[in-house]
Amino acid sequence: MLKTSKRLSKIYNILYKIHGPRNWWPADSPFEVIVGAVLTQNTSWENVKKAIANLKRKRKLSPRQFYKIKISELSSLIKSCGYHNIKAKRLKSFIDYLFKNYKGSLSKFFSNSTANIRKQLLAINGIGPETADSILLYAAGKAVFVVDAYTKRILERQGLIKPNTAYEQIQQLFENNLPKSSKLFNEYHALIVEHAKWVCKKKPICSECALRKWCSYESQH
DNA sequence: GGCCAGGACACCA
DNA sequence: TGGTGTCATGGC
Repeated sequence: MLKTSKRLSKIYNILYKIHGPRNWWPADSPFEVIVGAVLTQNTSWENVKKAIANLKRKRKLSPRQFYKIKISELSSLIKSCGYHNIKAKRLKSFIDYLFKNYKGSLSKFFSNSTANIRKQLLAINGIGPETADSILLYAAGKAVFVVDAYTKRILERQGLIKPNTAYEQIQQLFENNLPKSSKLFNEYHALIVEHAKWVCKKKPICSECALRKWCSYESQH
C-alpha cells in the first residue's frame, strides 16, 4: 500500500493526465467567485451559469449593486439555480457583513490571515465549510483544500477515509500530505469535479457508479 | 414522473 | 452530537 501522500499525488496525476489544466474558478472576478460559490450550493453549475448571466445582463454583479438591491429582486434574478429565496438572503448576509466591516472592500477583507477570514466567513449565515473554502481558495487565492461530496466519495472508495469522516479531517488529509500550494489545491479540486462530470457525461449513470468506474481506471495505471 | 445537482441550517431527541 | 426535514429549479 502506497503512503497517503503518494496515493494523493497519484490520483492527481491521473486526473491531470486525463483532463489537463482546468483554469478554475470559471469567473471574471473574485466577487463573481463568491456569488457562484453560494449559488452552486447543492445545485448544478449549468443552473448557476444562467443566474450569473442574468446578474451580469442587469449589471448587478458587483458588491455595491448587491448592497443596494432588494432581496426580492435578487431572488428573482437567481431563480434558475434553485433555493433562490434562501440564497438571496445568504448573499445579502455576506454583502451586509462586507460593507459593515470592510466598507465593501474585498481586498481589505482578504488582507486578513487565512484562518481569520475563514472564521469570519463561517460566522456569516449561509456560508458553511465548503463555501468558505471555495471563497478562500478561488477568490482570495489562499492555500486551503476544498472538500465536496465528490471528494468524500472518491476518498472513501480509495479507502483513504472512513464513511462520515468530518470535513476538516478530510481537508487536513490533503493539506498535510501535499505541498501547501494554492495552485495545486485549485487544480486538484477542479479536476475532481471535472472528472465526476466527465464520466457521468460519457455514460449517464449515477455518480456512485461513475466513481467506481474511475477507481477501476486508476487501478489499471 | 423521479432523481440528482460543486450545501447549509434549524430543529429535535 | 448526530439524524432529519427544508429550501426549489432545471436537465435528463
